[in-house]
Amino acid sequence: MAHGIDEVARVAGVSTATVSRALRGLPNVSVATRERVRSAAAQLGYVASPSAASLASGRTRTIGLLTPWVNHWFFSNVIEGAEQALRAQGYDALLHTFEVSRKVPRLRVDPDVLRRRVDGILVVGFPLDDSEVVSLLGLGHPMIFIGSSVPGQVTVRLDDLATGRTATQHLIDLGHRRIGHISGSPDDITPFSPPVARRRGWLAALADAGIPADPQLEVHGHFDLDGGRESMHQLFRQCPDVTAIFAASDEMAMGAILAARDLGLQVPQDLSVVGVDGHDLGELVRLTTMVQPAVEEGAKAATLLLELIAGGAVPGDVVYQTTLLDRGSTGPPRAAHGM
Amino acid sequence: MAHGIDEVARVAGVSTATVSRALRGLPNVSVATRERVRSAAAQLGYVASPSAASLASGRTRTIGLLTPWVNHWFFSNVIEGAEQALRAQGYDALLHTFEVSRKVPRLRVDPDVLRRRVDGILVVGFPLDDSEVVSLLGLGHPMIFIGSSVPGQVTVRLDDLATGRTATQHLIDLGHRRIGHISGSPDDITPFSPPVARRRGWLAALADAGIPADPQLEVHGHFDLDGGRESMHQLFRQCPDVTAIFAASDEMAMGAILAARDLGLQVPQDLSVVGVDGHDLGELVRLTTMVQPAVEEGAKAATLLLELIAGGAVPGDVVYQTTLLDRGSTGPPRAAHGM
DNA sequence: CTGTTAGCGCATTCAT
DNA sequence: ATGAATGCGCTAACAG
Repeated sequence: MAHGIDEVARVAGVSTATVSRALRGLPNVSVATRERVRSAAAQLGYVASPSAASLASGRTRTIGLLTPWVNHWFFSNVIEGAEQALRAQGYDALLHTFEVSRKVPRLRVDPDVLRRRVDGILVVGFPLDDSEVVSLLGLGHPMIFIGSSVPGQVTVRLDDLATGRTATQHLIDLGHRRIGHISGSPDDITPFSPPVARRRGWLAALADAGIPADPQLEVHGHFDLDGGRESMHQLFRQCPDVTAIFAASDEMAMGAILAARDLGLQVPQDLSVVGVDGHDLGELVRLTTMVQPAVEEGAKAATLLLELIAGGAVPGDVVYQTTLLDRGSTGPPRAAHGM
Repeated sequence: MAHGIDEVARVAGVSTATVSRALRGLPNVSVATRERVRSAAAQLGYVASPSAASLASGRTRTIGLLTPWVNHWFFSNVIEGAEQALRAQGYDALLHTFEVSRKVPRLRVDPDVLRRRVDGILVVGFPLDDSEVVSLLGLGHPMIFIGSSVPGQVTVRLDDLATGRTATQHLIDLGHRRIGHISGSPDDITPFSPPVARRRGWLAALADAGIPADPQLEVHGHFDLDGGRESMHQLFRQCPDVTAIFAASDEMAMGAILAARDLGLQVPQDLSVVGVDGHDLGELVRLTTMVQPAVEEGAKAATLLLELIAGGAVPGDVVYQTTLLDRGSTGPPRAAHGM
């Protein structure tokens, strides 16, 4: 069952070179020959050894998926989309998570683990610092960033500024003026990461509406449920008069809702909450959110990467717009009820 | 920067064989030599080509992760645990999802995509049918199943029977007698899959309590939020007197809670709900659940697989117990309030 | 403990 | 359109 290319060649009555060409769909093989080779291969259950093919060709037909986690909404959905798009083109997805613990600073990404192992790299949702990007580029492979833009690198991402602005504007339109913002930890933030842009959108919307920015209305925490919950509690302590929250992710937004519940407050009567993502489970708390197409982002990035590998021109960034999904966690502030 | 093994050999003043041995930590290399080789390799930035090493050795140091999805709670957590355990041992994780659409029957798993590409296979949470198992075994690699047992194959899984029994007993203890069950679609079910065992646990607990089983109290749907919601609606139609639900997964349980909400019913006053998983977001609806250690299951399975690959004896199945986490979605039935 | 040698199984020239 | 020959970069016997 574990036959080699020469067995196929013998059965088909051709040379190994012809088998190689026929099976890979290269031109300059007669239809008849190709068919004969195909059936011989099928009959023998022959599949080319990826190792041998890689060694000989220098290509691995494998893409490295670099991500901090797979068990978070955005990441798992992007990976889902990317893996399917890659496989549709005959590429393998090599999953590589780098530990991002909340205790210790994360380890630096070590390019060696991907050396000579992949044809390209997809970096999912995590802004690497300059030296890490440089070291990865040193591998000599095309690389695309998803969800976090890196200067000079191809990126597939959201219009985070507009996202923050729209979410905040939605709250302003409802009559809120004390609108808080929950974002990621400062140490997670590079100048080009989504949290920063979403925050700028928040500030921009406030400024446009002539609402003064209050530093006390801004809290940073971990990018998950507990982080959102803790951040919201801190925000309540700092600003008891806060009436609305724009959280940089749905999980944080849901955490904020839990914090409100901890204090016996009603959503949206006592606190309006809007998040970012379009997490399915947001429905549980009627979370209003800015929906992003995470699976499609992953698939799109994978497709672009394969085009780059195939020698295509360097594409421009792909920027997706989010859409507001009002499920009910936002409403007019209590103080504005009489308006 | 892309140096070969012979460059390292030249710089270190040894043969390529010694370089290979030294760098891989094999015995029979003097400390001094090993150190000299190491520094030469470091200086040149040398990392062995995986393709060449695989071709020469027959081993790939790669494990195939076979899973229907990555964007569901159980799967992403198992994968997270497995990938980290694999990487800690220097193994790569090749992610391979096979499309499980709710529209069309899923494609059969094609072993060819993993042929000569991996040293072992982890099948996550999906019971393959006999012929698929046979074809995968034909690849000649060790294989471990996580979350779904397959006769004759090593498995890491839950005690699903006890899980179903304990969850149901919890409801019985609260005074419920009309206890429904929401499970996966019949076509998803093989005789050894978790849904079947959880259902048997449900039936066993009912039988133990002398409560007659009513087929109308059982509904099958898709294993996700919408599936749970639809199933619960159907159950309400079939049995308006149902007071409690044991759902085979947290996502389905949360769907059931949404269905109750759709009808204006209170949880747990009008409907008690218990799920299985320990999904973090269950907190949003105070979901009571049977907690399982998904990350650990993935890591354990990965470790066992590597031991098998290293030539260890075939291990017995690893069976985890779940623990009841009462977050509030269960309580006495209305009719029993006076008890 | 270390060096020599022979492949591993293909893709790819260069012929024809 | 096809074949013959070469080598990708390393591991594994074997020899010493």
